[in-house]
Amino acid sequence: MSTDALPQSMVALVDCNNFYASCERVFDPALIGKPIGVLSNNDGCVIARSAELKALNIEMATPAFQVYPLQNRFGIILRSSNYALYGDLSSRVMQVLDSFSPSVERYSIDEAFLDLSGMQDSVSNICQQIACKVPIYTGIPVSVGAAPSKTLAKIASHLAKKQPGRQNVCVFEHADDPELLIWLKSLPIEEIWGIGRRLGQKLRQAGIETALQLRDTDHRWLKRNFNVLVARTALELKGTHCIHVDDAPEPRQNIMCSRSFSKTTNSLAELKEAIRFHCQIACEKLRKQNSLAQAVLVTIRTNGNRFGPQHKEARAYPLPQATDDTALILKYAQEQLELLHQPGLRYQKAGVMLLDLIPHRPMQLGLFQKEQASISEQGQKRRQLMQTMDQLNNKIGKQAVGFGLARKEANWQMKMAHRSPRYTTCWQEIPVVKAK
DNA sequence: CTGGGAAGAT
DNA sequence: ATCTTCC
Repeated sequence: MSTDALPQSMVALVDCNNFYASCERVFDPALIGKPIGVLSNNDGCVIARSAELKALNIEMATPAFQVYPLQNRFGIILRSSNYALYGDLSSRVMQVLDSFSPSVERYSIDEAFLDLSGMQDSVSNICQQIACKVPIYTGIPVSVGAAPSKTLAKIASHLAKKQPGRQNVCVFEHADDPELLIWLKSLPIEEIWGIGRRLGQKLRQAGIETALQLRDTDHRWLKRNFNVLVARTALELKGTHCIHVDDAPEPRQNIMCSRSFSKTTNSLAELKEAIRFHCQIACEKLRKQNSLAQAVLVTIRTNGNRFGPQHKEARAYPLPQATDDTALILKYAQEQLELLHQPGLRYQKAGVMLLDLIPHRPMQLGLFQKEQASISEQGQKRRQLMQTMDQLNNKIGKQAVGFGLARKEANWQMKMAHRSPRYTTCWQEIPVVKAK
């Protein structure tokens, strides 16, 4: 290689606008133009807002009970989280994005990074196409930001959304684009991707208050006085593509399922019911990503916001062998729960975590490998049972079959007073069209 | 009356 | 293990 410059890297971030609120509108157009808020699990607080709700100065994470009294006056519509719907619409959006680049990283339910390096078409063109096509195909409006690095693409997408004239697209072909520099100069340090509240404070103490300042701070100094991540972020701001688009992420290293009770409980039976539920969901996820767990951890905790005796503890238990068998994992989880549980305390939350996950490589048994076959005969049967359960649950609906009964009204079930229909994933709830 | 899940650094 | 960050 000579001194030729490396091919310019180019990353796009596609971000769904007010994703959950937009999802609610797709099958209920009456919501268009109205202030919509989507609530967290248990209908606790607002976690997504339509533009109209933002305009009413309802902040993110506002407790639901503070919004209820305003609903009538401002015509605010609140919805419980409908993850079945959001997940499905998310994969539709991702599918459309797949047609724009061979390398698409599903970064979160509503965001994706696209590697646009070395594309034939101009980056601006591609980004405009994305911003135009995704809403047509899915009903979800998106913003698209593109730049030489992920961190800059994040900033670009922010501008795409924020600045009205841009029509949801913002492209910086070069990291030294004068317009970008002006923006970096006014961008507060803690609004940069990867710099949270804590680091922001520390950086400010060191006199670094804007994105531009961070970008121009010595790399080694940052590494020494902060950490590699901050140093890397500074490089990214310079346009060096350090955080690559990862379109084939490794399987999860651990899987956690936990939830708060709608009311605290001191009943061991109720805790067991919750653990059983979480265990089954966790094991489903485990099998879905084709892994085996080597340890299971059970955690319970009382409500730390209340007075009274507190208890917050987790117990990990190493499984005798790596497994994805719900029945087995469940058995050990229940044992751990009994060891943890202190009668008389009121618990607020319970959870299960599967740890030390390793890939499961199903052995191809030869036709005459009798010995091996007999050893794993029980295992094979269990495996089939699990597979059948997963298939049924996939087909009919979450937890259609499982271990023990899942009571709809159970205390640990989510409060979901305002959930919209699962239009796309549940036969009973598909939209009905009336034609004259 | 204020969420759940995961990764990675230290 | 704990802390921090992200969405």
